[in-house]
Amino acid sequence: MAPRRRVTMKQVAEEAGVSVQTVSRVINQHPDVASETRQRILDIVERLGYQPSNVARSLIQGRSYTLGIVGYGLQYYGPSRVLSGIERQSTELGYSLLLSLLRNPEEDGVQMLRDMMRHHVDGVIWAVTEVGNNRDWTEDEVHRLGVPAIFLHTDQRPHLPIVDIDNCAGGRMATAHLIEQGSRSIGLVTGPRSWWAARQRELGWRDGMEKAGLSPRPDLVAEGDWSPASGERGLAELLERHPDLEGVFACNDQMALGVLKMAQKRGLRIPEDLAVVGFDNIPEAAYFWPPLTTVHQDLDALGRRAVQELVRLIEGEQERVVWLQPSLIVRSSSARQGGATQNASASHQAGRDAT
Amino acid sequence: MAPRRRVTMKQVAEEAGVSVQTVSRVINQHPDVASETRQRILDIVERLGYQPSNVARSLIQGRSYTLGIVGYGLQYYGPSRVLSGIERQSTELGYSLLLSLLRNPEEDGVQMLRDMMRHHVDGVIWAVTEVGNNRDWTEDEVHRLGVPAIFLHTDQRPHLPIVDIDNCAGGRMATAHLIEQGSRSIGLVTGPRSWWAARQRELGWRDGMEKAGLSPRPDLVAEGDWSPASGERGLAELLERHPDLEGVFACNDQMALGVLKMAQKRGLRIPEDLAVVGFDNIPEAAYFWPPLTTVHQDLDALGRRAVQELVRLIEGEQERVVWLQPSLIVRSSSARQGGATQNASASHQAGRDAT
DNA sequence: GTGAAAGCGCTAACAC
DNA sequence: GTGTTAGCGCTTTCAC
Repeated sequence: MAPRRRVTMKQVAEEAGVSVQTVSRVINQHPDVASETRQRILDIVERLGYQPSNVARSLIQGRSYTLGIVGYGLQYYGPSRVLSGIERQSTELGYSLLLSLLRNPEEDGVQMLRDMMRHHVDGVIWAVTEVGNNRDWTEDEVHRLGVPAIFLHTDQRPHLPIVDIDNCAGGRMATAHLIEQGSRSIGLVTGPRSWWAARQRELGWRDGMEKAGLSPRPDLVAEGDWSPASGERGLAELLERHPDLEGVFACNDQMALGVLKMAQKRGLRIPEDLAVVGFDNIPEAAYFWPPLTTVHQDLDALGRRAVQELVRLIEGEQERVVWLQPSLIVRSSSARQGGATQNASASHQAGRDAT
Repeated sequence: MAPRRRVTMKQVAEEAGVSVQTVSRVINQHPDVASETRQRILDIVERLGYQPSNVARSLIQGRSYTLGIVGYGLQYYGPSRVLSGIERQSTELGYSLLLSLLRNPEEDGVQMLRDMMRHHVDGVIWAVTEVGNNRDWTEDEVHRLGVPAIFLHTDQRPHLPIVDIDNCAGGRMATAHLIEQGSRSIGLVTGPRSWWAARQRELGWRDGMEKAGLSPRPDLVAEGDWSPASGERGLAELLERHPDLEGVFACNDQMALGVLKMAQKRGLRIPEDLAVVGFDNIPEAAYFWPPLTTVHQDLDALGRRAVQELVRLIEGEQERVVWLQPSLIVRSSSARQGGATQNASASHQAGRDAT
């Protein structure tokens, strides 16, 4: 690990007996270089292990080919997948990634944003879920940046470029499916209401209920915190108010897991007595007991799309809003008709009147 | 999103009627500035929204205060946690993060490493698990970098600075615990043998068995691929060869989940007929059915420690190797004596002779 | 085809 | 306390 100084273009030039400029031309694939000279320089570059300095280049070009990502919640499944997608697409498009993470979604990210500007990032992806009013200062600050930004997981606002999953549509799918499977009394275990995504999924459930002529009564809703424990509590609450509950839509798979556990404790058969649908389609969901029906969102695609849109903005295109559609994965936790998957057992064709 | 040019130090200087140097002194907290001048400059900095350029600074100082992270497998729980820890510690120590991800652990990362060098990173954390012989070229290339590097998840080699969890010790803990709970015929569902961590955990199982006078026979081992599906297959295999199997150590929680599922299919009671231990302590593990006993590794600490060690190297200290100790979390999937947790049921004090 | 000069935004080293 | 000079590694512009 010798503190070897960086090999510079100047050194390459001297070694080759040409000017720095000629080396630069070779490195940047300019055509106007004698192929003999070019080859000689390339050899020397190879031999010396020369790497062009992105730093010097950024300084002069005013472009760093670096994207700033501000994220949150890598410990969760979703954000990690999104980040993977972002990284992949960035690499493919020739951008590097500068990563900052918030400890909690309401943390002040101004310092991080400034830090990104110090690094001359060409654009920013704000991959922090909208919760509470964390979006207000963010927007201000981001607009002040002077570089384009894309927002994930957030509500629409004028001139705000957004890429997101259509959570509301996902909630509708889940609810419609439960109704199709014969449930009429359908409870909701929401995520924290301060989260925008949670509110959207709840909205979907409402829509779905009303569309079927059912009433989305508030006492059919229990608020969780995304954790399995809160799913357990949620179902317990709902059963207290509605012992005849026939279906539950849990707003993420972890809470659905808690719901399954509580159902088991209470001796409820799933899906015969209670049909359960989750949201996210985490890899473990297929291995829950019973395997969990859930709403699948392509988070990798979300990340990739975010980068594509950001690069569009960097290149001067007009901002726009992009919604990606989720899809329903039917497994045994809800499939009363059988057929859908492995352990589905056809029984108890539910048909009581609504709550 | 006006293409506003960057505010420069020169502009601030002109506005304040001082030289660039004086502004630089204020920004860098040098003492030799009249407090009146300082205040005037700070006001202007604030008003203009000036941000010092890290890029220009890197160029001249030869330090970028940026760390390069090459990672893999963000879709898994472990790597995400490690990355969180890395990010946090970096921020606390004043470093930014440049992130690159490999698509698979054997992918050629040379290009990424070069890209990091172009960005003048001060050091590199290679957070890719050692699998196959991916370590050979990596080491070569990294040593050629000219900046320090820390390796995670890898076997010892001379002069290689490593930070890792002691997987072997974890395997020993799991095995010793199963033996304590009365199992003597203990199967192993390993991860892919090409992974270094998998081999270490297997080694731990071997040690544990031998220490108890039991034979770690090869037919007690089934090789999985970290997925729940492979855990199912693994247990099926083992039961075919050893219908009297009393315990299983699965080398990650996902495979343990598959083991639990297969046990259920076969009508085996857990832990009475079969005690199961996993590895990782993913958040869901406590909600498996039954709750899973598992080996806990503090991955956040691993990430933080990696950064600390890297910064040590950057500052010219001597390289060293750091092992972090895992710990055992006892839950119902193995606790035959009861007491350990909630659903533990005391029954069937196993005591047959070894396989 | 190739080279020389200027300068991106900043800090180090010195002068005053 | 403050200013001047030089230069980090590179690209841009223009000259030859």
